[in-house]
Amino acid sequence: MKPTAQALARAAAAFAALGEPTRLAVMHRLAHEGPQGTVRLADHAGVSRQAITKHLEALEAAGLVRGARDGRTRVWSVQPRRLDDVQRLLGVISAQWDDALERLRAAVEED
Amino acid sequence: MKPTAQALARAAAAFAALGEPTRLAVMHRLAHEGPQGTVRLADHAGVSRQAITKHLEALEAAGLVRGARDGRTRVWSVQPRRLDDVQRLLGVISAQWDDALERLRAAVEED
DNA sequence: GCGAAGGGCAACCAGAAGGTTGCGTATGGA
DNA sequence: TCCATACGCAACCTTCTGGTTGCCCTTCGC
Repeated sequence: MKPTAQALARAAAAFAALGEPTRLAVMHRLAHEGPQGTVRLADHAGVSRQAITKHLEALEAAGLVRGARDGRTRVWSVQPRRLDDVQRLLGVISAQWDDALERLRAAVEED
Repeated sequence: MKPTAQALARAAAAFAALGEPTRLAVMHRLAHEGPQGTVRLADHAGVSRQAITKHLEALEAAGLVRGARDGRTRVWSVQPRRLDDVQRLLGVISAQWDDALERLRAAVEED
């Protein structure tokens, strides 16, 4: 149940990727509307194609998204596995906190 | 089920806070060991007191942690609610992605 | 009352991050 | 064949970020 240092590092990278409003919006859009190309995402996000490309590559580096070339367009899709991993990590942290509070309560009651 | 723009903004802030390795480690430590003071956290993180204070205040601004003055020490504790919120958001995104894939599959089969 | 421990505030610094523009390169369709 | 579309690469700029040091203030214990 205890996350490894490597797991924490990967999770930190994923959180950092999700921590930028434009990127989180892109993730949400991809998840909601399915795979789509760079230009469309750029148009909707209101930034240049190069800017959105940087964001998408950041998400890809974090393992949250995957880009596949199809003819002259690059199609992006959500990579749900890493998403599930970090979601689980948050659950673990929450649970650990509950445990810590319980131990604290027990210790106080012993006095 | 669809997250509001405000919810996305809050989540982005939380993710950004969690996206820094030192801060994620602090969160993990707080959750695992329970509430503790600034100096102890700084010592363990291997950075200066001022550095860790900035991190903790960042986490506090994101609603992930709360600092309470107790005598001359400032005691920090996890604020699990925002943590649960962002965890839930990740679940929603995952679910939306599954739906999108299913719609895609159905559309392909219609051809 | 005094020293040490825990903090707050501010200045400062180097590097990362987000964004833009410019330009050259493949690819699909009329 | 030609043109518009979708990209890749690179330079450049500005702002944000993580970290440090220096100094002064408050609180606890002896």
